Amino acid sequence: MTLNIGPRLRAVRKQNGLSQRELARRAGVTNATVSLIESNNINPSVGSLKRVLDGIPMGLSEFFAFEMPEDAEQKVFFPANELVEIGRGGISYRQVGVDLTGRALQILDERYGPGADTGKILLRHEGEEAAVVISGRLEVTVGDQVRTLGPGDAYQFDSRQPHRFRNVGEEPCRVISACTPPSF
Amino acid sequence: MTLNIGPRLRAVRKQNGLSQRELARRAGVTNATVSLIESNNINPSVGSLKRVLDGIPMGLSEFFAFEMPEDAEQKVFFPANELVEIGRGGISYRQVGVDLTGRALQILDERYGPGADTGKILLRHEGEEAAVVISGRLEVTVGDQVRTLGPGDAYQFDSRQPHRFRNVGEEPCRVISACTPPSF
DNA sequence: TAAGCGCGTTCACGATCCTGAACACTGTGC
DNA sequence: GCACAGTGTTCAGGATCGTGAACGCGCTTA
Repeated sequence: MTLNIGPRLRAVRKQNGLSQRELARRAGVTNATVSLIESNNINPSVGSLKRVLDGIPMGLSEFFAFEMPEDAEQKVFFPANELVEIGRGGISYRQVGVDLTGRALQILDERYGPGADTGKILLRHEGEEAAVVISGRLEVTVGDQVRTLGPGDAYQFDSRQPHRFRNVGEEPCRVISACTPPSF
Repeated sequence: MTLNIGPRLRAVRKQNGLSQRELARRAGVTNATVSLIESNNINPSVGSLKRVLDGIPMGLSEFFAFEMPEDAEQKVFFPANELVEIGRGGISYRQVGVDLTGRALQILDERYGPGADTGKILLRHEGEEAAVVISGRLEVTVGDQVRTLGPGDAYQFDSRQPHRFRNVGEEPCRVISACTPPSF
């Protein structure tokens, strides 16, 4: 099971203007390793591929992002009235797109009614999330930090940290948020 | 260089309700291999990890989407006046956060002046991007598709497709966008 | 022409992976 | 109690990886 990652590595390396030896030196491997990988003559271990990519530098996820094309093209445009409503309990999540398989990004147009709250039991999941507050006042709890955000304010954190959202204002609160990967 | 991917594989496998043997059978490897990987006792080759993930199934990119942040905690809250202005040519990109290394997500609060345009030469880069239009009218070109979006409308596409944005309205246009991975 | 330097490739060998088989443990049914 | 089917772990050994060193080629400079 030797994957065809050689050309991919070669392309990435050349894009960054590195020779095999220079990349090998930065990565702490031998130039032979780089050569063998690029020519698909070996099936590198995850660890050694990671070391090589560190020399670029590039993450494994980014490196493998090219293996997506599997299925054909996906929907691109989403009119406001086609956003998928997945709200519950005073909170409305309007999701861009229905089927998120194969997507690396989930965008939500969120509306919190006055007093709406994701609950005392803090949320936790894999991935990363970020958002910008459009209107209203949102109290955001992340780990042991609490902060109230207003229009134009933003947050971003690792979703494995326990978190919670609460509309502490009198009016509805609107937030545009993004998660990666889709986990809902 | 044995990476700490064992727990990650174990978590993914259990999330899908599979035993080591069942996963091994689907993947075409031995249960010993799964066990050894999960306990970090070996540094698997990329090929064998791919085979194992095929049995779930899950892509390598998705699997590596949560490379451990390595360093400690990062900034979480970003007041509106601390967003980093990286605008040019009638377009203002206000970025959430300064240093994006280690982040998997880039959130921008974008403002397009009337007539602002990302240019005739279409953009292309790795990753995926998505956004929701807050106000104004934005003409979005993706591949051979063109569409004008208004408030509440959204888009999402693979950034390797050539793309372009243009404010075709009389008033300023505001968009909240997300990209993964950060590439700017 | 020849020396010098950089490039990518190839080779032999020690280190490591991956397998097939056994092992120990737990829970279920009779 | 015992058999049995399920779980995850451990072990010897052939297959493969990754290294250090050599090789061949093209370019620049003297």
